[in-house]
Amino acid sequence: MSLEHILLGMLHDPSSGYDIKTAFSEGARHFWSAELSQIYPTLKKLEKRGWLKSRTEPSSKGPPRRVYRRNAAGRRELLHWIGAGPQMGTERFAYVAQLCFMHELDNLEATTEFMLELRGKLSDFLTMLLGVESELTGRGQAAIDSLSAEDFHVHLALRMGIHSMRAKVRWCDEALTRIKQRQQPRAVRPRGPDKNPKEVRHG
Amino acid sequence: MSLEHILLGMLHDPSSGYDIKTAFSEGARHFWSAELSQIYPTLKKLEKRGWLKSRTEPSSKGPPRRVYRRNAAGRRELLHWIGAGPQMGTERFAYVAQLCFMHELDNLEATTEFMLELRGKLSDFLTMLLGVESELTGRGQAAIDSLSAEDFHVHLALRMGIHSMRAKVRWCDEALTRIKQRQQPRAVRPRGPDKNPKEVRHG
DNA sequence: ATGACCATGTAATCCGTTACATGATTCG
DNA sequence: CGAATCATGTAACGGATTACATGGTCAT
Repeated sequence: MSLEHILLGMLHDPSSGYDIKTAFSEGARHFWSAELSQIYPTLKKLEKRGWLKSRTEPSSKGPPRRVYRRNAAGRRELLHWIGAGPQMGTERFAYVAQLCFMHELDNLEATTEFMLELRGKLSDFLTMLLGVESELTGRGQAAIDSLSAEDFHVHLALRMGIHSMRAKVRWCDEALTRIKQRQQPRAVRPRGPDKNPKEVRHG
Repeated sequence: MSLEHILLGMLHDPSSGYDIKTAFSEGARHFWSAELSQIYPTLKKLEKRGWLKSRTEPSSKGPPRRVYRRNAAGRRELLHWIGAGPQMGTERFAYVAQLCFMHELDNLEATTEFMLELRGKLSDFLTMLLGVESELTGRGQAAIDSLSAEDFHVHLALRMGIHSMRAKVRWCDEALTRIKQRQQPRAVRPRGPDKNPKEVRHG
């Protein structure tokens, strides 16, 4: 809901808009993202409000960089936001809606294909997150114990993405199983004699 | 990210804007939501585009209702959207960002409190979803097998919310454990004497 | 009569995406 | 010489929230 506070938080170290965009494309993209065209004006707004200071620095490659630094007022605002308790916004999952409405097709094979494709995407995302985690904590439990306070919190946050993606992949598997069951109900419902000729046993 | 297609899907049976808002406040709120002030103009737009037809109906309580009905063109558009494969938008989780930035407080007790509060909210949400599920499938596996095609798909969708919320609650528990471990590292790290309990790092 | 619920809408504002516009450096 | 990367921005549009405005019915 508010990019402003996200930017304040990401400006722990002085950075340019471009730097922040890069961070969104990498580790931070499991919980937030924004385009440069939104980042630049927002940084300006924060500076006008007195929470940031900027200065231009020459760059070795390309044009000069405008580097923003958070000041005491900006830090106060950030802490205030964090202190207000966990902010849960509305989650919107278009693909869940699509699944809901797929009964209109009345074709369980289409639903299967949909779930398979979704599973692929979710599991790619999970793989990416696991990669980020192993960069952070590579050498097992010992390395986790010796993380800096910052990396410790970043790791906790990353774990949310991992738990959540794993759960969604498992949800896809469960759904695929349920669909199969519904397609061949005889094979799994052992209640009463079933005289149907398509019997699977002793085959 | 389009409410338009969500509305087309929800108009399986003719409904008023008010009805749709009610649905968002109940079962559908784990995957989408919208305000009346957004629903009403969007329904009008869809009618102008030829995907819906409306007529007013007297209401027993309150003013007359404008009831929308999806036509063949609307149905075609819906199927087209569903057929385009699973749409994964950007997910934004403010509370994960807050957690990331909490290292600035440098106070693990604050982090603990944050995670406890978050756990409470997530687990309330899970409870609500389980309630919706038991309304849908109350009498166990037999009832699941005999769901209509519509309810079968709605149930699959609902399972996503349940899997995902359960995973997030477990993530909170894991995080709380990790925080405790970090606060009392002697209890879990059996490597050499540690004579300075309150100091986790030394420079 | 007061408040909850039914029922519709508009206007202002804010948040976010896509498209447009510019230009330097570096590597192949 | 062309493509990728570095680096900054504006403009137009679309999607979503908050605030405003109206008025009827029903139960306490």
